[in-house]
Amino acid sequence: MGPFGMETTPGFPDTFAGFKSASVDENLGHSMEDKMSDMKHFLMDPHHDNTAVDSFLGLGMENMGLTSKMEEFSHGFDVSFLPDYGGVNTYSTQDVEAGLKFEILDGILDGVDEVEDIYASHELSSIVNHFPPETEVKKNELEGDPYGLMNFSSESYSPGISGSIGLAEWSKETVPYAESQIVSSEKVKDSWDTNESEDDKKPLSTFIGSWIKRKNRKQKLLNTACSRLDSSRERKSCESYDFRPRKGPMKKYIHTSMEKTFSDDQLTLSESEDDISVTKTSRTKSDRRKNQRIWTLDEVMNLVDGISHFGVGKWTDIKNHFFHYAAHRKPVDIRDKWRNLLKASYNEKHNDGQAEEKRKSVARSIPKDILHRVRELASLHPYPFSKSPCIVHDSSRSRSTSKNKKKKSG
DNA sequence: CTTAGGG
DNA sequence: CCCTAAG
Repeated sequence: MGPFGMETTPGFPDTFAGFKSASVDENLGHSMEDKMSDMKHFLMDPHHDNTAVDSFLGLGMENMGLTSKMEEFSHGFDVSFLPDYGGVNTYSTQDVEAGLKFEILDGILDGVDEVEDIYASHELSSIVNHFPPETEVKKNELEGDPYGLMNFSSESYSPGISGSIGLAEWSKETVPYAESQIVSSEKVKDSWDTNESEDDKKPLSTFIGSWIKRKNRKQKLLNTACSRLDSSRERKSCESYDFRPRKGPMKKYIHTSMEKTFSDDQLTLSESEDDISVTKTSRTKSDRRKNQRIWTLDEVMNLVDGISHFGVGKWTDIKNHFFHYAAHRKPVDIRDKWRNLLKASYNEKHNDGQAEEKRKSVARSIPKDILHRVRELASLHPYPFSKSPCIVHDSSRSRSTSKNKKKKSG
């Protein structure tokens, strides 16, 4: 039985199984949602002490079938492998680790608000893939990792990709998302089962207590950082299930669901709007880029698959058929990514062999396989962009229409 | 509304 | 990632 009283999927860590299970909807449904919502209200209230919290949690989680699974909970989402979020928060070094856990916990609880979103995070791969190649972890951190958690980001991740699976393997009309990516669940599970640690067994009250403090902090941030979200964006976006680590100061990490919960009068309860020392930052300039999520290798692969399916330019189709699970990634984004990939593939070809490391900063270690594929597709489908010198196998003709003429060519 | 192009 | 112009 998993943490939520549901069956545990055989190959997967219990903690994940609980969340990925599609039956969340049916088994727990409203009660879960309500409880979580209530709990959040409760936790937001600074007046309660830790004891109260404990008892509350005891009740709430019992009803949810979560009894005393909190420990497992935190273990499952042990975030010692996460990079620092940077900015925003300043905690003592010992608090950092715990703090990160809270972040994850936040993500989970908030995510529960939207069952569909949990649904969206269905596949384990979907979650696991959120970390890997783009997750910038220093090598020494990797080796120093006490739990061996990092393993799955360096080795276990996407078997075959790094080992050059051969394009045919995945590019061939593959399943749009996941399923092909049953990322060595063995290893992952193993890591998670063995990550027992002494200081992880802090009293729950301590844990939650600190969490509440953070909640209050977050509340401040809501007024500023989240202001953008509430404009034209769809409220119930899938933002919530996005546990991915971010490098910069968190932003979208303040989930929209929270905003929903406390939007009205609640938001004014504590010290919300007095002097927000959080640097007003009236999103005038630099945050253009802040909202972007890095593309996983997975997504890139889907993109390439999608293009080989529908061809270049059918961004909407590609979005619907290969990225329907991703709330973000609008057709335009996909196109942009393709644009970048072309650039990358071009660069890759240009300085073949040399400056391999320099490119790493530009093109995030995109496997040659993929770049190769990209180049193929690029030559297949004429895309106005790309100054790619076109591979032209034979073709003494049609060079005039080829894409190395760039856009205007005038 | 979907794409292309540019910031 | 965002915005705008054009079909």
